[in-house]
Amino acid sequence: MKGISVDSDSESDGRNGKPTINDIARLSGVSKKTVSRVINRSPLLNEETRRRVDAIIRETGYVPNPQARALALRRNFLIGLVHDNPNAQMVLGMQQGLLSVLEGTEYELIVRPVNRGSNTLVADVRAFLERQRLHGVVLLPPISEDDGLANLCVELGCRYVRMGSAELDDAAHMVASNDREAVREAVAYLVGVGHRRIGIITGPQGFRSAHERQQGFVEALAAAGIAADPALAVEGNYRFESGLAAGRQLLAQGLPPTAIFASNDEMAAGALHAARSLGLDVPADLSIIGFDDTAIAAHIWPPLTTVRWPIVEMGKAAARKLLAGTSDEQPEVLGDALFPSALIQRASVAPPK
Amino acid sequence: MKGISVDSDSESDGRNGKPTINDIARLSGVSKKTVSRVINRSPLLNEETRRRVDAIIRETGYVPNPQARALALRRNFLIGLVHDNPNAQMVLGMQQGLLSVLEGTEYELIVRPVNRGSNTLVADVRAFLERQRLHGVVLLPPISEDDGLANLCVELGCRYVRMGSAELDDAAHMVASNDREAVREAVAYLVGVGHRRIGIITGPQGFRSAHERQQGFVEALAAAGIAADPALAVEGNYRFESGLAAGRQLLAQGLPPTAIFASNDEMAAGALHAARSLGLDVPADLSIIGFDDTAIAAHIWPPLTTVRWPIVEMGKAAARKLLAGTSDEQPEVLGDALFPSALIQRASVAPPK
DNA sequence: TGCCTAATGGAAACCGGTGTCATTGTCTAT
DNA sequence: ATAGACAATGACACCGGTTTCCATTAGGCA
Repeated sequence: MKGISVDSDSESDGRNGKPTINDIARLSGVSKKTVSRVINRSPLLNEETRRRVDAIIRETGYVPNPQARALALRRNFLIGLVHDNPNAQMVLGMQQGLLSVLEGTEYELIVRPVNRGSNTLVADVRAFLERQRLHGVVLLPPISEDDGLANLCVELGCRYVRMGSAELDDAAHMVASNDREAVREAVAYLVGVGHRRIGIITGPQGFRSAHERQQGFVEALAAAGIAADPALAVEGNYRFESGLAAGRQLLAQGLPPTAIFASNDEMAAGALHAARSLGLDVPADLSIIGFDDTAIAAHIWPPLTTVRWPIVEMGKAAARKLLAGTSDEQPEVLGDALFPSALIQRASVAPPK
Repeated sequence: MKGISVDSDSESDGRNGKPTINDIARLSGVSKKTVSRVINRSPLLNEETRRRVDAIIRETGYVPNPQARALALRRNFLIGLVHDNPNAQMVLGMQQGLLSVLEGTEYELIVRPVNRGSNTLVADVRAFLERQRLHGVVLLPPISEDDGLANLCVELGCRYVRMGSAELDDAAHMVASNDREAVREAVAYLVGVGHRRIGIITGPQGFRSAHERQQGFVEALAAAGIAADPALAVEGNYRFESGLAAGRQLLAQGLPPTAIFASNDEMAAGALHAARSLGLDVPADLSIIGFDDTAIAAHIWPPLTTVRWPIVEMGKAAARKLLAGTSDEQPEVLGDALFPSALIQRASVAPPK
């Protein structure tokens, strides 16, 4: 009757594509701006108008075009996972946690690997963030320990969460675990079972998680009155092969350890291989404790006693922090920044012979 | 001097933000459209103009805004990974392959888990694709076997690649492996070593990969003149626990198999656990062959003889297919659609006692 | 009843690109 | 010399939202 619409718009969309904000405006007899207000839950809006427009939106199945919103708002509805992580299980667990929270929201997950070795790291991430205009990013260790990246996020106005085993200097932007304490507990358990010569396979220099775990180890020995033996500490790089090599090195000594703490499960599996290839039985001849409680810990034989790192839960927490205040719920939870690691006893520890 | 620019634009950007196409146009004295032509490598463009604009672009560090391009082109520079996959290693390996090709391009990876059980699967994916306007998607098994999703991609004009162990009915949209043949080889190897009672832990009903692998198993037995024993085939779901249960079931029989083929490594690890918990030695008392050659295969003890599924390479191929024709290179490679799986001999197979 | 202020809705500009079509300039054929 | 073909470029609308600014309406108060 108005004269604009040509002919067929009996149901919802005139031609072929999805309805746009203009269609909704026309169908409900209001302006684009009003529809926009409905979409963005503007408070200054007549309640009845809102209901009417909402009805049309539901009826037509209208969904705002994310690209157009991104352009106008200069902000994308994307959460980035930025990582250079040697631990596949960790990346995957984090994704799982993030996605479980993002599911059902308008946010999507975008995965971005980087090279921490590269001296263009910050520049690379900057280019990525500037181009994609992310809503927020999750920084996985070890790059989460890079203050330059955090500052970059602040500068660009991009929300961020740093994952780590570090001190909680900034609970709003940090999801962390108490690795040190958990390792103390694990090593105390070994001591309690009777071990005195305990070796450690550390993570690589420069990783805070590596440092924290090693500190827990050192503190536990000190608490038990056991002198630290430098020959019983070997550095690994969180990969299986490094655990294998470190295990061989530790066990080849004149007075080998009766137990080994490996700073992650993958290296623990490597140490187990080393023991096996030397004809040693685990746990009879050698006890092993890992860290992370990734899938491999339960899947190898014997099932590995390890420290559970609640990565999936931490991923959920990270996602909640990034989404805080965006939706109806999500009341700016600053809590749950520290997640407790805990010892999982399985079958790779026994008293020394 | 012209009168428009207010004061300071000595270097590149007048105010604070990154330069836009308008800045480039102004600085190089051409129209937006011409800059756009330079960006998109339009052939009808004077070579000298191109060089001049290119120089300005390089000088200012201009990068086109992806959101604006996405809006105008109705197409995002994103590659989606859509999956509901029980196998973490597979998802991760695929990501690794995809990202290694995407790195350095303007494309980003967006990860999207779905529920294949849900009867809104196609609708969910449709909503996702329509909203995000992806450049292309990779469908991982088992949902890659859903023709509805492939048709959806065609309908929406979204490039797609289906991963699978299926027949190559459409080489342009398929990256596959010859699972059946590889399993035949693996089982023939067991037979060659002397095994006659060979069990199989299959994948779940309805997975084509499960079917293919089982067929290879059946064919190999037939070729060796061994009658198939229904009691020696147990269905699993590709997860560790199902392998454990299936292994127990197989080994609890009056006349247990001397060798087991598991349709993936995780279930093979489960079967290995089952054997161990019964006091059996692998490979002395029981030989086991897995499938996938994921990290766990090399990390468990004994190192698992398995069929290598070149998932990372397949991921690269998928990415290349999706990017074909977009850049300078990528000359529409339709080849490398079939990737050979191959037997990796490690230490979990020995002659029967 | 008339006036002032607050609440609401609309027109137009804008975000930063791309598409269509027109215009300009150059070269060749008649 | 002039028309036609073609190459190179620009003007302008458009993608689908949001924001700014202004006009209109409604309600409160004298």
